[in-house]
Formats: sequence, structure tokens, C-alpha cells
Amino acid sequence: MRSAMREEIARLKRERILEEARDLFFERGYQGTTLDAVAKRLEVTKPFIYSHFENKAALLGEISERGTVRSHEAVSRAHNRQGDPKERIIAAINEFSQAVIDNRANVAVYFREQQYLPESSARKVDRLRAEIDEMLAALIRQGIATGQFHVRDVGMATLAVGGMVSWMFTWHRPGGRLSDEQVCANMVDLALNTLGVHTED
Amino acid sequence: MRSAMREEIARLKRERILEEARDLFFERGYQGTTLDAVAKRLEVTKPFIYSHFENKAALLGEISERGTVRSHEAVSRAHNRQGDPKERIIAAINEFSQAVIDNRANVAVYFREQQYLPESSARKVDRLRAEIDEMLAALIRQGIATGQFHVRDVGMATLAVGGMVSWMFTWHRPGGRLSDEQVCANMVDLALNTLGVHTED
DNA sequence: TCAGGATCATACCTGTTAGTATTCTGATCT
DNA sequence: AGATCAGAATACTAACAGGTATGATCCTGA
Repeated sequence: MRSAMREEIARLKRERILEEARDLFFERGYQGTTLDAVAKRLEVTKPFIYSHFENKAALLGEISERGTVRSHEAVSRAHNRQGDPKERIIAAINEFSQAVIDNRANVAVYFREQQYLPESSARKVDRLRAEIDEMLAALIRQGIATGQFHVRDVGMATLAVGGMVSWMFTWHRPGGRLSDEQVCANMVDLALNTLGVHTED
Repeated sequence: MRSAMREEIARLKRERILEEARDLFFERGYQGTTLDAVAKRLEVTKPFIYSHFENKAALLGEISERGTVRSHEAVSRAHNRQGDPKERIIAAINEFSQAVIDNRANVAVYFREQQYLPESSARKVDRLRAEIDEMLAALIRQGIATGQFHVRDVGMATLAVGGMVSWMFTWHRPGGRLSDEQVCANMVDLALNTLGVHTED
């Protein structure tokens, strides 16, 4: 019971450290952020951080992994569910978009700071991204097979659709002109267009 | 005549410095690259670089500005030419895509290292990017007016199309599966799809 | 051959920051 | 009350890297 509680407290501390590190990396960049600055925001000291993380790169690794994991989960759910390719790609784009919005800082930090990722994180994130691409490509191939989608090159269509969704981290602002739901709905429409889905409107 | 030649030599030296800096920033990141490393690649020393550039950030500024200027020129040319909106957007996407491919390292460095840009470069690049977006949005609006394009939200369509093209810097590799021309042609097709252009195929 | 200036290298300084050795504190248990 | 120990702070080190003062070199023109 005791140690279970300590575990939970330790987890909480790790979470708080990661939150502040993520925000600071996002605002000032990885190398532009000192661990003292992170500690100051948390009103603790540097050794406190080192008692919870191996080193600075471990923070970056964890932050980057999380952003990618969320996107992977989103696409994965849609990929594995019932329905025809169109229904499933709609779910995939919708959830993927929401994941990018929800984890904007993680995603941005990852894309900007890839070079500084520790080897193990880099491998893990690479694998997740490859799987996301594979799932999207598989969905697109199925849609072509059913005659619902019309694209010349599956690989490029995958990159285009993945790109327009991922790109949201560069322009999305909370409290923007459109609600998150509207943004996601628009992304779905645009992605369906991109995949050559014939709509009657 | 003398000084004209010296001018040219100085320009050449600046170019060489910028090339190596761009490549190193691209490979190792801005803060991950020391000026000594740049100097070593050029087989010169650090003061040589300082005799041609104010400081390290000036290198980053110049590199970033160039990447954006090329994209701006590409879209600008297409925007100002004759033709209906469809023809002009085809030219815009084609040239924009080629510009991103040709300046992949510049574009990548800019997007990753935005935070470290000197104020004046940041302003200039922001303005160029805003103008690119405005030109694309204007083209899309015209296409809607002529009934050639069909999108719900011009702003989001602009971001989606701009995003899928810009995103190329993350995945394009010279000597990939498709030729540059094929890649650009595919991007044009995908962008037209995204904008709801009805094609008969 | 020599004067003079432009160009570049050597050698240095200094601030910064990741990472750590040591000390302190305060809660818990006997 | 006193011993023990986990957890956290103080204070430090070491190394790196941006930037510069100074001196060497080389080209140009007479």
C-alpha cells in the first residue's frame, strides 16, 4: 500500500516534469531550454529532475513518443474497426486530426527536435510512424479496390493525406476561428476529396 | 574592375559558407552545429566566417529567407500569369512543389529552427509566408467563383494544400521511387482533388 | 624590392549549462 | 527521544562553444 502510493506520487511528479518540459521545449526549443528553467517553472531544482529522468534527452524522448503514440492509437482504432473503407478513413482522419490538435506541442517538439532523440526513442517513433503510414495506405488500397477512392499513386496519396493532417501542428491555435470539431470535419472532407471520393453536393 | 572582382569573390565565399552551414544545420540541427564545424568543413577558421557574417544567427536567417523566397517566387509567378483559376493553380502547385524539392534543406532548417531566427529575418519570412497563403487563397476563391473548385472553407483548403506541398520536405529524397517531375505531377493531381475539381477519368 | 592594406589564422576569453558530489531535512519506526 | 533513510537542495565541476584581440601572411602597386 505504501509503495503503491509512492509509485503513484512518483508518476505524478514525472508527469508534471514532462508537462513543463514539453511547454518550454515547444516555446523555446530543446537546446534553447535549460533544465534549470524547467526546474524553476516547477519551483524545484535540477537534481529533482535528474532523480526522475536519466538526462535531458530522456525528457525529449518521452515527449516525442507520446505525441506519436496518440496518433498511432487514433489511426489504429479506425483501421481495426468495422465498416467499408470510406467509413473507416473518415474515422481515421477525424481521430488523427483530433490527436494532432490535442497533442500539438508534443508533435511539434518531435518534428523539430528529431535529431536530438536518443537512439531507442528514435527507433520506437520511427516504427510507429511507419505503421501509421502503412495503416493509412492499406485503407486507401482497400478504398481503391471497392471503387470508392480514385488516386493514381497510393504512396503519394498517403503522404499527402498524412501531411495535411500532421501539418495542423504548424497552424492550429486553440480558440481559433473554427471549433476543433469543425476543423476535424473539414479535414475529413478535404481528405476525402484528396482521395477522389465522389460526393454529390 | 578590381573592386567588382573582389565583390564577386566575397559573394562566392558567402555562398560557400551558406552551403555548408545549411547542410550541417540540416543534418545536425542549428544548435547542434558549431561554427568550428562549419569552418572545418570549409577548411577555414571561425574568424573567416565572422568576416563574412555578423554572427551565427545571421547564417540561419539567410538560409531560412532563401528557402521561403523561392517558394514565394514560384507561387507568385503562377498567381500573376494568364489563364483561368484551374490552369493557374496547376502551375502554382507544380512550381511550388519543385521549389520545395529544390530547397529541401533550406525549408527544413527554417521550419525546425524558427525560434532562433533573428527578429528581422523572422519578420521577413512571416510576411513572405503570409503572402504565399494569400495568393493561394485568392486563386482558390477565384476557382470557386468560376465553379471549377468545390470546397467548404477556403481557409482550411489553403492550409491543406499548402501543407501537403510543404510537407514534402519531410519525406522527399533525391533519387526516390519517382522522378521529381512525377512527384510534382502527382502533387498537382492530389491538390486538384483536394480542391474538388471534377475530373473525368 | 619594399610599403601598405586587406584578409585570414592563432590563441584566448567568458558565459553558459549538463551533470554530480555532498549536505541537509524531515518523516517514520523503535 | 533518538536512529534511520528517502528525497530533495546547495554548491560545484568540467567542458563546450560563441565571439574577439592580436598577430601573421600575402597580394597589389610603385
